[in-house]
Amino acid sequence: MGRPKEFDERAAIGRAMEAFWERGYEGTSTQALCEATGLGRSSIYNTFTSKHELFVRALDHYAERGQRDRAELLESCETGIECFRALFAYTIDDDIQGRRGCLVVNTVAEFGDRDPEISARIDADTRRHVSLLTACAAEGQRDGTIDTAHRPGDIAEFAHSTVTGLRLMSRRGAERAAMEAVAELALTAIAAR
Amino acid sequence: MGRPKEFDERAAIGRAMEAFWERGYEGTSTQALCEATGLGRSSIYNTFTSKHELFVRALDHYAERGQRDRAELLESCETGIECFRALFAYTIDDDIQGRRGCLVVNTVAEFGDRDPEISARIDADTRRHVSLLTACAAEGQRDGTIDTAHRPGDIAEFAHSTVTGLRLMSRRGAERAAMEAVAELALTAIAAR
DNA sequence: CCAGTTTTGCATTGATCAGTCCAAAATAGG
DNA sequence: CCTATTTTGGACTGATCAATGCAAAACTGG
Repeated sequence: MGRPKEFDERAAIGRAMEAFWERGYEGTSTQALCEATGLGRSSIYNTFTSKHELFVRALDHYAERGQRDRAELLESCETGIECFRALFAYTIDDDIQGRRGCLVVNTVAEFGDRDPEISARIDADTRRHVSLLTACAAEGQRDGTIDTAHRPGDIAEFAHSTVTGLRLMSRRGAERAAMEAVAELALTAIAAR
Repeated sequence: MGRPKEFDERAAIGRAMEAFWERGYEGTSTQALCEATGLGRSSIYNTFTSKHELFVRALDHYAERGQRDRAELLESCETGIECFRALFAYTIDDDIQGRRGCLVVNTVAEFGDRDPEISARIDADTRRHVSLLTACAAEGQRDGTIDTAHRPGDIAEFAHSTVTGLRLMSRRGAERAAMEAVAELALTAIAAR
């Protein structure tokens, strides 16, 4: 009962996510959030309580989206090394479009570990990302495409660090060739030799 | 002539840099800058014109400091690969203390390429950093400690990306062991085999 | 069609934002 | 000691910040 919402909550979070992604938390005013989502202040505060809460929801939305995309991407890879090749290529292709980097990376840079609620999301997302890559590394060591000299978890940390490096290069406006060189070298570090 | 300044301009910029480093540009109010520097508003505006101008000065200060530290660090290395090993070790040791990451990295994440004046500083600093590392890579290929399969410039881009990845790991509060694993794998990527 | 419930638009809140103004204070040159 | 010049502290500016209040609007169950 009661008056029904005139907007789709998920879509609104998506728009808010885009705004935060582009300008950061402090750099995005509630007014800007109203314009980005097309909602009035009342609707935003009635639904999301506060700017901080909306940011957390946007961060969760981003993390879920990323997790889903990565899972889909890696599922289609035949070998372990192909997972990492595809991951780097996807990172470059996806990011070179808008050059907005990664919301998680930007958020880490903006907040550090100052905000416990946000840190918890960052940590959870990082752990999930790294453990997915750990599985890829282990798979690659089984199928002979990835060097067995390093532990799968270390390889995953390394690949994760490389992806964040690429995201930052993109946000900075680095040349595609430079990004591809980084990806190529990262691959040689983990490939079977 | 006129009343003399009661403070050291360089020291004030250093304090402002620390504040921006910790909280970012948008997250650091002019009030916070007064408290960090110990100056009154008048002194700040009389000397630095605007918050933006002070930020640019702080960024320059940070970049110079970094350039000096890196040059000093790399000068003491015997071989090419030692340069990179020392660079990664320094990044981990230096950053693990305060876990504030890197002002340049944080600034890239906050601004992207939205602010031309800031972008120009970022680009210049990145170019200087990468070209220093390019020289290390070339040196390493000459002295036989670095793999010749890749171009020195690509190796430099890769190492630079690794350093930014490490800086972000630190800001996020990653475990030291994970950071060391990343550094170790990056080294195996470029070492002669 | 009415009572109860929720959403919405708009005005408004007090706090804080970056930046300015001004008069007192502190110097140097004459 | 006087004048010109600069710095300094502190009050002040209008704008914008995140968040709230309130009443009209829009629905559902009865």
